[in-house]
Amino acid sequence: MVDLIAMAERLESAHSRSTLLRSYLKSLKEVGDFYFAFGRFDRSQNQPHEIIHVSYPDDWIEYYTDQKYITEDPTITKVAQTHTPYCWNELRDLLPSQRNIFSGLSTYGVRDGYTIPLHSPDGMVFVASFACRASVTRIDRVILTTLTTQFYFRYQALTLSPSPSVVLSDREKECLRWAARGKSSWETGMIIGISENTVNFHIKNALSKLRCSSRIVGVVRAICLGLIVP
Amino acid sequence: MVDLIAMAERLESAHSRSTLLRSYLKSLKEVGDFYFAFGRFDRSQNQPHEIIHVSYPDDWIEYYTDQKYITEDPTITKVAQTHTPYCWNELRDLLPSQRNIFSGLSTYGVRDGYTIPLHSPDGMVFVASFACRASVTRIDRVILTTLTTQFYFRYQALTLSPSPSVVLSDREKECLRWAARGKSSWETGMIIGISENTVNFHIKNALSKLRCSSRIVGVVRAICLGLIVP
DNA sequence: CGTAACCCTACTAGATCTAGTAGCTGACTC
DNA sequence: GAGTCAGCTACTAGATCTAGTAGGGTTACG
Repeated sequence: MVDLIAMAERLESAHSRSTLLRSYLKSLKEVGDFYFAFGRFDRSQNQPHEIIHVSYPDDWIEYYTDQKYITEDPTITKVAQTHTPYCWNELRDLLPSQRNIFSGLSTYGVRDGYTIPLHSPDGMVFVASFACRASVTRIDRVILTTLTTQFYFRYQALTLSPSPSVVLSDREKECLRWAARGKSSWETGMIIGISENTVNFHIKNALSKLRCSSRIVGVVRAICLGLIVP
Repeated sequence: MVDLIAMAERLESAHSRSTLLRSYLKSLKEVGDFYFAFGRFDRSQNQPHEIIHVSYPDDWIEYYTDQKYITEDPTITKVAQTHTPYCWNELRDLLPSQRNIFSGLSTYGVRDGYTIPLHSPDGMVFVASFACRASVTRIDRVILTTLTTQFYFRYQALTLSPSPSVVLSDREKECLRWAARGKSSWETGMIIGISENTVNFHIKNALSKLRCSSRIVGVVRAICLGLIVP
């Protein structure tokens, strides 16, 4: 029987990302025999922002990369739609190319899998997937969920810069707020008493701080970050 | 010693929100002696969307409500900025009115607290706060985090998505989704294989269904309604 | 006392969006 | 079979946004 509390405590007290990762891998090894992979994704792009660890066999990784499976893999492409952990056999409406991924994995003895998506408020998703030779049991799910959320929280805490990542000036927030309410630059200028051009300038700067070049994305991101209110 | 795995399994297998809540409350009682409160919030509004449970003394709840502390309470106002669980004594830069909340609580013997924020991709945040007569220990943190994330995932899975009052066609959602990700009409047209003009037409119709005339407002509204995902 | 960093103001040209119009298809009803 | 409705396709003209440039004001620092 694994000592879940002790494992979780070890994760909770890790003081660097490398010791955290080592503790996590060690705990997973004690829990059972899986292949696994985890990384962070940009929810709006379905592209890996950061691959943290992969334990699949080398030839499978090579094949997966060759086949460009990363653009098909339902555990990745459906990341924005998944709010809670799920077993792979619950997946529905798969394309033939997506079934190929799982049948390819079955040659390695993989019968089932479990994926845990953890959403951050800044639009990133941490995704951990575990491939399993047997069915995923309830105990597996509980233990993996506990260890993974504990890892995620600690990883976030160790990754985040202590200061807020994006700071908008008052004018920038004001202009973005009116844009989010559907006002044009000219209207916003009338409302707050500056020229349309200046409104455009502030919005442009806000967008560059938010690392995007469209008002729509900027407004969505600012709302997600709690910088403005719809 | 509490049996964390058994508790988490009980939460994981709950098949209704009421049994889930009962299991959660029962487990919390076994873990220790806290006051606690949890609910769901709209990240962009700092207002409670749904209060799920509150176990504070009645006179404190009444006082809290009278004082309109909900608009000051840092565990709520800072919800969009908090990505990970934290102890209340880690809070910095509190306003005098915010300190009053904690000094008010101390008359009930509360010395410390622990807050766990869990972000959903649709802009909601589940927040659970535990007020504690002693310092919050590492074991407390680990157990509360495990039970609360397990509760959260199960609660999410059991909460049906509300039926949308606005219905968008597939093309309309598709075009709006790409717009929300910052694509221009021309780019969207290339991606889904129709002309820029047609993309504009679909977005126009989506906007009229959403009763607005700006893409920005339309995207924000569609996200708030859960019609598309940020 | 420079100077560097930031915020605010403003302008222009070219890209993009908004609003109005119109034809085609398939599903449904009378 | 005619009529209606909803959804998809497409176009144009005028409004709006994006990206690049420019200068003044304030604050902090060595």
